[in-house]
Amino acid sequence: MKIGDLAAKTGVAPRLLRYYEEVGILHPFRTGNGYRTYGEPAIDRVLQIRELLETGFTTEMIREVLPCLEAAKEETPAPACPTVKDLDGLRHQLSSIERRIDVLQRNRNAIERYLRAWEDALAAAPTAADGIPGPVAE
Amino acid sequence: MKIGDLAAKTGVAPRLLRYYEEVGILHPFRTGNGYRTYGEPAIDRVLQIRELLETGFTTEMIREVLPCLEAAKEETPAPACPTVKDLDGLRHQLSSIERRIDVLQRNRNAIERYLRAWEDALAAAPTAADGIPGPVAE
DNA sequence: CTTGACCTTCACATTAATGAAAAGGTTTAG
DNA sequence: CTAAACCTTTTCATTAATGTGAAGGTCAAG
Repeated sequence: MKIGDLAAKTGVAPRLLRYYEEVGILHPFRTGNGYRTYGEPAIDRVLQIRELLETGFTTEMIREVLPCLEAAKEETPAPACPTVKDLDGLRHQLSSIERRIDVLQRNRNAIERYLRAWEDALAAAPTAADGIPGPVAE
Repeated sequence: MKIGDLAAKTGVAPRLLRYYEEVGILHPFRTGNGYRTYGEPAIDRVLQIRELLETGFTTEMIREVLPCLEAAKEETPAPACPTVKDLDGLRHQLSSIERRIDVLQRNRNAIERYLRAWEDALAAAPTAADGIPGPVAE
């Protein structure tokens, strides 16, 4: 699969696919003439990269966790041997992810409460709506 | 409270506090001589800004959700009146946050599985550890 | 051969964050 | 009161990360 095909199948611009290679999170083969070629798994990989980036991961974090995320999908115990240091890095990533889940859940709950309160209020009296909390000094 | 005090209490550099004002997520008062002054709530606000930024929010998203996050903390139903358009924006933020929670939970689970598998394997045979999955072309 | 896809390379845009200069306000010791 | 030390102000510039655009050249299919 050439870069244009992968771009079409993932919705990610060729230019960006080259960038992902540059930062070491995507590793295409090369044909004799220098063209990048990608296998089928690259499609899922690119989609997962997008997902992780949109969720706030950096390319560096992705470079660290992506191999293990893909290994974790297989039914075989693990196709590759991480170092003790690698495992420590993963444990660190894990707790960072858990902290972020906490933050997101807390804020999701707050926004839900706020929305629910206003939806109820507007349903009761659909005449009172104007201006957001507004710039109040702190 | 002057900017240096707030910086000391939050661990966020004065320079960065001015930046947060510039991008519209922090709104200090001004004293006669032009100095910024902050109230006590600014401490929590800054800490929450840091938390949200580290979790992947942009300053633009924060500008949109922060007023409602603070409103949601009060016991009174809601101190300010959002527009229908504001509520739509919040609903959009909400689903975006939920998507991100999903992504994080999926990846947390995958990393946990991977870690557990290797911790078990290493506990059983502490002799086999070397090299992470390694760069394999895709 | 012309067309379109690919290659590399350089440059640019945006966001979050920081550095530094230059000028002025505030505080405290003498 | 003065002077030194310190804090704030604005402004211009810069860094790192993610992402794009475009020029100039190569490759391959019609």
